[in-house]
Amino acid sequence: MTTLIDVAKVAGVSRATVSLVCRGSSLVAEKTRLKVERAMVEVGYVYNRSAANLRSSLTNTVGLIIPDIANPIYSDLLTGVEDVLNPLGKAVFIADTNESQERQSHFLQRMLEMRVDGLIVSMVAGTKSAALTQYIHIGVPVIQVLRMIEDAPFDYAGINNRLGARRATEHLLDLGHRHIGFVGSATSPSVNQVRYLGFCDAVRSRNLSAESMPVITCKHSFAAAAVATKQIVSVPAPPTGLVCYNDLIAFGATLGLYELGLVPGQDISLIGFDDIEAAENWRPPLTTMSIEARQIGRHAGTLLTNRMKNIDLPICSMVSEAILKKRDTTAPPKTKAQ
Amino acid sequence: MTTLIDVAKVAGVSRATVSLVCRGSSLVAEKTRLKVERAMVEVGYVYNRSAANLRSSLTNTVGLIIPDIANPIYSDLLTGVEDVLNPLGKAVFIADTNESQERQSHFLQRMLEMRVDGLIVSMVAGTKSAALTQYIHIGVPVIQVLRMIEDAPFDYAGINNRLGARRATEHLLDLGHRHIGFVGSATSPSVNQVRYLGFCDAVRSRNLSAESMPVITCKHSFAAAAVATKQIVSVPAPPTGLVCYNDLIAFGATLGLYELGLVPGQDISLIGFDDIEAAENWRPPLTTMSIEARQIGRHAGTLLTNRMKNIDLPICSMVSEAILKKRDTTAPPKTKAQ
DNA sequence: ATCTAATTTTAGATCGATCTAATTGTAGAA
DNA sequence: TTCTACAATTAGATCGATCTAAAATTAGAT
Repeated sequence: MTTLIDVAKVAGVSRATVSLVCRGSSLVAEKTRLKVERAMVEVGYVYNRSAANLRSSLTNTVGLIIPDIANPIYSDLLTGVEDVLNPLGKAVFIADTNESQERQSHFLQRMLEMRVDGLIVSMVAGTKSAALTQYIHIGVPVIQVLRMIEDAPFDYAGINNRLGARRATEHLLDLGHRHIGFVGSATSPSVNQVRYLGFCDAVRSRNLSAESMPVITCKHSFAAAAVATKQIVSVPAPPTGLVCYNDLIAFGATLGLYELGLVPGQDISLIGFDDIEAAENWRPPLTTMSIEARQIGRHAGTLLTNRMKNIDLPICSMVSEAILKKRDTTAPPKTKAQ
Repeated sequence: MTTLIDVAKVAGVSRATVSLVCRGSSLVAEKTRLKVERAMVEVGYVYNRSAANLRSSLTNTVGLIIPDIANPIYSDLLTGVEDVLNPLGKAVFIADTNESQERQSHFLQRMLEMRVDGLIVSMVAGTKSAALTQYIHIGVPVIQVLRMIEDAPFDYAGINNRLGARRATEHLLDLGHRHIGFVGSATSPSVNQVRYLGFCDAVRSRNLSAESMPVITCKHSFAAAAVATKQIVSVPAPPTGLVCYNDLIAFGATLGLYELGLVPGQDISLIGFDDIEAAENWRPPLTTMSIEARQIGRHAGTLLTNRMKNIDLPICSMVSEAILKKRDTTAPPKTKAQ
């Protein structure tokens, strides 16, 4: 495998000049640059990042640690992070922890070993801030995204889950629903709890009793959500609308309703959360609260960029609001007469 | 940041010994190992992979290039690859090309620059074998997975799509269906074409005319599949069963049927392909051809391991068969009498 | 032609590990 | 005691880039 020296020899310049060309420096004269670039092609030169990383203080590498790559919000998030960081020449390395503490600490360690310039993390539920002491100690910037762990002195990009869930519920209330259920998920208990609080906020703001609203929590799968929904709906006085923890749960709920011969948006209203790509393509198109995950990814990228420039900045949070995407699964409740 | 030298000083041994401890060498005595490990903790040592990679011939790093991380079959695939490679101490770096040639060549280059020990790729549709000449030239093992490009002299792990689609269709034929539709997808035209050929194989093997079976190809979304399905079914003599390109298309088809007030598995039979996790959790649970993506990932990992040991092995393909998962969306066709 | 300032190029040290080959220590056999 | 294996440790060179500070070149002004 060829090195800078080989290129330098062929181009008739020094190693240092070739190195400058590699990095696109403006110091080198146009004529020389062309000469060097031709030589690089001629000898089949491949840049050696390990060598570069060893010497220089920056690796132009950023770690992204997320709990479940199969969840579309995280692929959107990734896209947003790349939107900001790729143009700056940073490569984003993804690690999927699968909600496992063990995998998470393994990846945290590995990324430290490869000397990432920064880290964006959505920590596994229950992670202690201590898991990140190495990073703090060494002074590598860490940004939290979507999920937040307690007492961790890091920037944060995410959404206001409580307010979002409140707005979702208010949407149903505004349509005239007075008996509304909440279908929760067990993936991230803390997020689920906060969204439930938002649900209660909305209900109470209309002088209704939150305690009288049916609530059910299920595992994070279509089947579990379908079963839970059938259960919550198969009672003497069923709710006329359901607020779902997220879109995936709402999809499961749809399937449950279909199984009972009910049509979402006609017989029972349904609202999701996240607005993943499939929501719009769902049948009927799903009303949901958009968190604009890609935008949140961009925020995280920006926060990281700022902190990499200046590690001493005061801690900063970018908490955006979920926005209502009114589609076809919500409508006024059926009146008794119908 | 501390180095081997700092650790060596504190432990009272040489740099070389510390290095051996890092790599878990059996050469170093138990007593010394403990002494060194204590010293590592004391000085807060963090291994520097760039330095190691520069000197040693192996980086213990493997690249995985896939077209769409949001597609569950690829996260299953990743899991399978890790099953094999993580125990060997190899880290798997994922890159999502998003079906973009440009992103793909960017990642191929970057992984070359980081000197991966090997590469597992599912190439963007239409990629030429030339995209990989650098790897061939340099002698880095490349394994193809799921998708295959022409004339590329690489090992391959995947499934027999043609036979799988044939078996899917035969399942419907065995149940008594004689008028069966094919709902294709435009994501990967080559795979779609091969699955369609399998469909034809089955139909013809029963002395039916493949040309008389309704075929429709749609974009790869729930909505598109729902629309396509409604279209294919809303004719005077609709098919009694549908073979879908994959599970996602089958999901969309389900939604289309529900919209028409039809129940999958009762009014119309439906079979998918892939057996992603959601298939079993679908309502009704989806009959599908399982490709066991995780197992394919393991195959790819094994092929890579073998080739890393010996680059001169003859080219090897591991083509597995999709297996029928009979669930609730397929049943004998409704007779006219019913 | 000479000097100054700006531009472009370069030599040599350096990053932090691993590798090779040689050295030291230790146990058992003669 | 001396020799032979074998186990454990190490010095010094090395990987291929970047950095620093100095040198060479060029352009512009006098």
